Amino acid sequence: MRKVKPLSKKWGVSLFPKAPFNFDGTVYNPGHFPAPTEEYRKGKWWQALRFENKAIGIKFEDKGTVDKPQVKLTVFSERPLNSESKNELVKELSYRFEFDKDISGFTQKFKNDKLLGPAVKRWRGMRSKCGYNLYESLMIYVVLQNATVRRTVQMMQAMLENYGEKVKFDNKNLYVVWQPKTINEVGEEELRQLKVGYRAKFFKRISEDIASGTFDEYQLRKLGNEELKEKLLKLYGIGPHSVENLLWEVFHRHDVFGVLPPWEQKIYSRLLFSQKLASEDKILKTIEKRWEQYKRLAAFYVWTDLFWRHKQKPIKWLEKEIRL
DNA sequence: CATCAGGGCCCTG
DNA sequence: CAGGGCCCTGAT
Repeated sequence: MRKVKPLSKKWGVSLFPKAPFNFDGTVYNPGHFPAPTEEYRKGKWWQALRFENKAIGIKFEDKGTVDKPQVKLTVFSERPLNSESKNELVKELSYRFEFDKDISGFTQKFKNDKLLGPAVKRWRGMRSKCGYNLYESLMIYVVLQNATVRRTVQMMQAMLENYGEKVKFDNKNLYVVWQPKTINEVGEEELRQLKVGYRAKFFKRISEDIASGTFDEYQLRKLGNEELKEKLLKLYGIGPHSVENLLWEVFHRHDVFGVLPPWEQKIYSRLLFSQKLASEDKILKTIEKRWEQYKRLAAFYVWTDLFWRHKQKPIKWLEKEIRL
């Protein structure tokens, strides 16, 4: 079908994240749906992404320990990057993967917390990462809405096959997410043929807004939580739940946790109270009281620890909640 | 076979 | 603020 673009130029550099840093816990999220834009193996991470408007591939390799972190970054591109681009890319990846964030205060404070302690012991140094830019993330949140995992995967695959860019690097074939302008040139009907349903309109409207430059990612990063929420909520098709996820994953706000959808409610009920269903209010209040300004990061630790345990040894009740 | 909710959001009243 | 509708799918 579409041509594969080989990314044959290579450049590498060593990065030194702030300790404690957990490589696998940071780069890979076992709770996320699988996307053909990225690949994980223990100690290694590949991702295709768009940077400065060009398709590139990145590879991270774990070369250190939690207390003496070192990551080898290899960048694959069609043409060689100039030194300014290299610097910018490293800066951007450091933001997206929180390499420079010091979370030692958090891990120290909660190492003996009854609920959080065990997760901190296992995953000390795990961070909030999002390898994608704002637009790419918005597209992902749209396919996640009101759909089961399988359908999300189908929609993403269809969109990538038709509008994404297929690249090859380091023996991996991966997709780079489509661009706003590509979607702007496609009719809503054509999108609907890919069985994305009413989301077609969301794709169109969001792509228009992003292409217009009204939502500059770098400017948004400077905003406070409330202002940022308000702004993102203006995107058509992006509601309270998606905004929460954006603040946590894309904007790395560790202190925002105010929305609890039913699916997550069930899982946190088990995690926090070992009961089938606790009220939303009870869960949110508990999280707030126990973990304060670290509440989102803390919840992420107990949540992700659960999914890792599930990956290693399936947990029956969780299996039932993860609807394929 | 029909019905229904799903890892939400928009719009209306 | 509550509730119906939305695209499509797989589960029941």
